[in-house]
Amino acid sequence: MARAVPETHDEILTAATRRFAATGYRGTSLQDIAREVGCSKAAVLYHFANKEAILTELMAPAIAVLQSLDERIALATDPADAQRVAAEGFVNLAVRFRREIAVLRGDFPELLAQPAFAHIQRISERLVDALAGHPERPSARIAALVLLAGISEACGEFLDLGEEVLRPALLALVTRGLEPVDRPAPPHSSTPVPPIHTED
Amino acid sequence: MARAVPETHDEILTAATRRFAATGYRGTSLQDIAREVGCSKAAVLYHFANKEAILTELMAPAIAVLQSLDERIALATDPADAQRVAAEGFVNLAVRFRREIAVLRGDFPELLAQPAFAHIQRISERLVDALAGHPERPSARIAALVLLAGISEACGEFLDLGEEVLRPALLALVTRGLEPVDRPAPPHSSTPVPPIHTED
DNA sequence: TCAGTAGCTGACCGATCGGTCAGACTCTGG
DNA sequence: CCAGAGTCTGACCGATCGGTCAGCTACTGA
Repeated sequence: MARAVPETHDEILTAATRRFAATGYRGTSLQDIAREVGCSKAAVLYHFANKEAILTELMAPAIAVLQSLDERIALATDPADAQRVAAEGFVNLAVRFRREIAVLRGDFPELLAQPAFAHIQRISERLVDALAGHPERPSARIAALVLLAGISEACGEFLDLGEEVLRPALLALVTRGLEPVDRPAPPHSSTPVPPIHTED
Repeated sequence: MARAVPETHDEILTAATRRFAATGYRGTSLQDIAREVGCSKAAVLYHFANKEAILTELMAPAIAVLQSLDERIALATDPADAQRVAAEGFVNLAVRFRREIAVLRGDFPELLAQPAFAHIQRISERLVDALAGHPERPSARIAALVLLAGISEACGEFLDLGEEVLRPALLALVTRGLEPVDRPAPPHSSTPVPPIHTED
């Protein structure tokens, strides 16, 4: 049953994304993915070296955006700016990669322990610090972690909502929820909260 | 190696709570629990009918409190009161049962699908409605779901924090994050909350 | 003293997991 | 026409899973 157009590779990826998001990485067997694609388990393992390779490939785009966000946060001029960049950037990332983030739901700690995702943990920590604004203040860290985890966890529930609804709602929630950072030395600032633009 | 005092039952429960919270329900085998207790896998299955029975027993206290919270929400006089009861009640529950909630992290959807936890799903939906205040408004539902999921997800990270730090921080975050509900007929009160314009 | 029972063990079971392998099929270039 | 590459399959592997079972040990009450 060899296909003329070898699109099986991408079909496996989309099927795996659906199944991982629905029942988790560990809760999805290669047999499940093969059944959804309509091929044999061996065919899945022909296109991918192993189960983990499927995960890393389908997460790659989201991880790339996360890394670029990390770099942009590092380039922020002050903590207040870093907080703004982190908040807007993460909301955009969460909205755009809803399905991929939903994949991580559940097996997050174990998956992060894998060497392929080792650096993600460090990025996440820096993201929490930037969102908190005052990383040394427990209440600020708590707010940042709850919002980060909540958005990651919940945006898988909003797969049917349009981005134009989800994005502003999440951004408003984050803006309300995070503790504000005193800007260092406002030179001529009259607008404490600049308008929100979405850029990747 | 029969013990004089049969405390194995409770040891299994505490070991299972630790392991479930660390690696998830599915990610923990009966062998893992037995190893941590220091007995055989068969001994674990002597004290509990099956793996699910361990989970239901260790979750029972938290579920009982959740159910009583559900009843108290149902008794609220108006949506604003229901929102306040739900917010305070859930924060208290989350702080108190941090470890038990961390157990659910990950396998939540699959575990809820089990008949023993069927009613929890309905309670969770009512909890989200109460927290949202305006369940018909997408932004309100989003805020409620993100905060609910975020607190559930994140409070497992705060096992070392004291309740006196965690509880007020979470309560403040929820109060800031949730969209306020217009009280039905304010006798003499003016709106104490700052205006937040999030209309869809 | 001794039968009964609670507590526990090692051996074992069928099912399922991720992964391997030899071979078969189709298509294409020489 | 045919060799070879790309694609896919069924059969199979060892490991691990949740769960069962017969039997051993130590204690207890009659």
